[in-house]
Amino acid sequence: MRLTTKGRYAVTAMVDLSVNQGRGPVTLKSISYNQGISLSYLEQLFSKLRKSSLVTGSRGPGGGYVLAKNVDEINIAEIVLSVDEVLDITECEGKQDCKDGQRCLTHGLWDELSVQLYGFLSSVKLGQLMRQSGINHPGSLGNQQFVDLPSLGKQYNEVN
Amino acid sequence: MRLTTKGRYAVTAMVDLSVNQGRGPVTLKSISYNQGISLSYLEQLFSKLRKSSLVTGSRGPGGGYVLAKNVDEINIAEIVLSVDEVLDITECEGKQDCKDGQRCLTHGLWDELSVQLYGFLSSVKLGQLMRQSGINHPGSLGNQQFVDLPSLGKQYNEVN
DNA sequence: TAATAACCTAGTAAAATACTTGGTTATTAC
DNA sequence: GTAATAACCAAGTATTTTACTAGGTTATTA
Repeated sequence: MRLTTKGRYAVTAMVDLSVNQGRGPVTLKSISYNQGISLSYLEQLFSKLRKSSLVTGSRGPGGGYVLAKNVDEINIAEIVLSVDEVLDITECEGKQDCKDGQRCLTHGLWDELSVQLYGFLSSVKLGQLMRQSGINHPGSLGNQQFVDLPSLGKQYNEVN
Repeated sequence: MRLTTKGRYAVTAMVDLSVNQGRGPVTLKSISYNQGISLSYLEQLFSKLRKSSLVTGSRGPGGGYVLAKNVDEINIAEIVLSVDEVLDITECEGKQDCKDGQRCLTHGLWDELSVQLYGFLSSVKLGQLMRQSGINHPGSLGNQQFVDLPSLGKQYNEVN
């Protein structure tokens, strides 16, 4: 289980998506503008999210992405694992037979920590994060539109 | 809160240290050999761990590192935060005044997740990880010596 | 005094991250 | 049909981080 800024980008984009999909499919262009993430990088992330069956895309005008599942059926762990590569732990099993040595001790312990971490992150649902702050999602939105301040990285072009 | 292989190296080394410090200070050379981490990389990691007051070093023959605190007073979060740089979240405050927009929404939510994650990792003590498997630490060690199988990275020279 | 081992600095190779460019395909509106 | 849209795709690059190498110095012990 790895947790870097890449996973944060993915989670951030997914929260944006879940907040805005009430108005229909959300374009990556708008997420790019809202969250300050490059469009092409988002495409790469959503390619993985799509292959993980977390989102579904529709092409053409009016197209974009929607969540493939309910916001409460998507947890943070599967978002992070979807975009992060598998962690490169060199397992002893197969190659070596370290049954009770120092090696497998710490290996197993990190795995245990990793399992616990996964358990924690999988207990947090996308819906929770979305609802945490009661603003800007369907129901409490009102007539507020997108806010135009850069945040994560560079500033990208406004969505027309 | 970031969690990469670097943090895993640090946690692994700290577990190794806590397991073996019953015999006196533990040299980085032995940790390097045991865990397959380069000596100089360990030096860099322990430089940070020392500045975070998690370990204390002693020079010369018979020297090495010991934990600066009890194994149950050191948690995983402080080990990870000690070696990982501060996470590069571009905060809105200061530069901009996004009070209730999309930006700060997701920012705050990630921060919230980060806080929860920190809470979880700080609840896991080094002593727990050490005791998880009852082998190879003072009390249950017997006459078992270091196991000589590579695990994490390359193989390094044996400790004489 | 020699061996040891922490402690320190600078540089580098490899990998991961974030982005750029330049496409194609499917869908919708006109 | 045609143009606009937006997903979808591939290849390459700049930047950053990771992990390591090399070559020291300083303090401590035998």
